[in-house]
Amino acid sequence: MYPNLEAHIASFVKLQPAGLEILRASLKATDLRKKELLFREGEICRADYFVDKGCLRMFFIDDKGTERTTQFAIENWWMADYISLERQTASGFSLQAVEATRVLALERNACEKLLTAVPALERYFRIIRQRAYAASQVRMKYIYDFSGEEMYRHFSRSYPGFIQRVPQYMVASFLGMTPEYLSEIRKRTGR
Amino acid sequence: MYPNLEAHIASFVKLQPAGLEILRASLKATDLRKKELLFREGEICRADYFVDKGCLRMFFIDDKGTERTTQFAIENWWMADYISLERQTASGFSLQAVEATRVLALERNACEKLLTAVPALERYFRIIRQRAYAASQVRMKYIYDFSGEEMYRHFSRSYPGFIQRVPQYMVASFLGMTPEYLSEIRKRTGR
DNA sequence: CGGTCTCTTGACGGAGTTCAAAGCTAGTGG
DNA sequence: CCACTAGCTTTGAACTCCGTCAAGAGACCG
Repeated sequence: MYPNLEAHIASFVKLQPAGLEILRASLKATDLRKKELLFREGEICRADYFVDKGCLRMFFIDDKGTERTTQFAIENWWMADYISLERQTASGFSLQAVEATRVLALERNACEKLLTAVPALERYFRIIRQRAYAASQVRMKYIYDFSGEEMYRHFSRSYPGFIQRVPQYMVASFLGMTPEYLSEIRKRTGR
Repeated sequence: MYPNLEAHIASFVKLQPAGLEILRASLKATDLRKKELLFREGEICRADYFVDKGCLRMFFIDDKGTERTTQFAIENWWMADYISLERQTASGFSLQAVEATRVLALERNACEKLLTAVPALERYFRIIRQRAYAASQVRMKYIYDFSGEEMYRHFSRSYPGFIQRVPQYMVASFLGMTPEYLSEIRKRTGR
C-alpha cells in the first residue's frame, strides 16, 4: 500500500499484520504540485507529513518580507511544525512542495489513536525523532562553525545533485545568506 | 529514589511499580563540580544525562581555538550527543557542568535494556525527543531571524535570571557572538 | 592580598548585506 | 513550436554589523 513508508518502518520495528492495517487506515496520501502549500504561516499544522516522493521545505517570512528556508525534507523524511502540531496553535512557518511531491499525512488525532493501538510505533517515532534531533545538533554546530563559503561547500559536497533540484535562492536562504552573496561564492569556488 | 525524574516521567506516562524498579536500577547518579566534564570532544558519549539539579552545557572548540556553546540544559532536561550515543563514535562536542550539578546517567546498554523491559518508556522518550526537536526548530528560526542585539534581548527576556547563573562569555558564545560584542550590546540596551 | 579569570573599551578591518540594473531561463499561451 | 513574460541569477558599488586585536579594569579564589 505505502511501500516506502512501510519499508522504512520495517527497518526499525516489526509490525503485526493488524498493526499494519491500522497504520494504513491512519494515513492520507496527497499529491502536491510544485509550490503548493500544506499550511501557511499563522495556520495550524494538522498532520505529520512523510515525504513519499519529491521535496518539501519549511520557511517563514522575515520582517523585511524575505522568505527564509529553515529545512528541506526529501524522500523518507517526516516533516511538521511539532509545536503547532502538538498544541494545535498557529504555526510560525509555512510548509511547501519544492517540486511535484507525494506526501502521506498522519493527522494529529489519527496519530494519537494509532500510537495507542499500535504501541510498537512509539519506538519507531522515538528513534526517528531522536535522529532528527541529532541531525539538528550537528547542523547547529555547522552554523556556529562555518563561514558562508564553508557552508556552501559543505552543503554542495554532502548533497551533490540536490542543488540542481532546488532554485538557488532557496539554497541561499537555507544557508543563511542572500542570493547575491551565494552567486558570488559560486563564482569564486567554480560553481 | 529520584523524585525529579520520576515526577517528570509520571507527567507523561504511568509506570508500574516493577517498571519503576527497573528504571531506578538503570540509572547512575553522579555529582559534578563546576567545570567538570562528562566527556570531551573526540571521546564517546556513553550515556543520556538527566539534569537533576544544576546546569550543563555542550560546546566545541572552533578552528581558532575559541569555545562555542551550542546548548544549555537545566533541571529536568536530558542532554547527550545523540549521534555519538547511538553509534558509539567520537563526539564532536564536550559536555560540561556550568555549576555544581547532579546528573542521572542512563548508559547506552542500560537504556536499550530498559526500553525493552519497560516499553511504556518508549512513549516518554518519544515525546521528550519530539519536544527537544520542536525547540530546536524554533531556535533555528531565531537564528535566521534575529540580529545579535535581538538575540540577546530575546534571550534575556525569555530566561531572566539565567544570565546571572552563567558567565557572560558562555552566553555570548551561545548567542553566536564574541564577548566584546555582547558587552557593547549590554551597554547600549542598558544591561 | 596576588594572580588568574572575566568583563569592558575603542580603533580597525572584513565578511556579508543592500540596492539597482542587466542578463538569463523556463514556463505559458497563442 | 515559437514568442513573451515573469521569475531567477548575476554584477558591481556603497554600506554595516560584527569580529579581531590590544590593553586596561574588575572580580573572584586560593
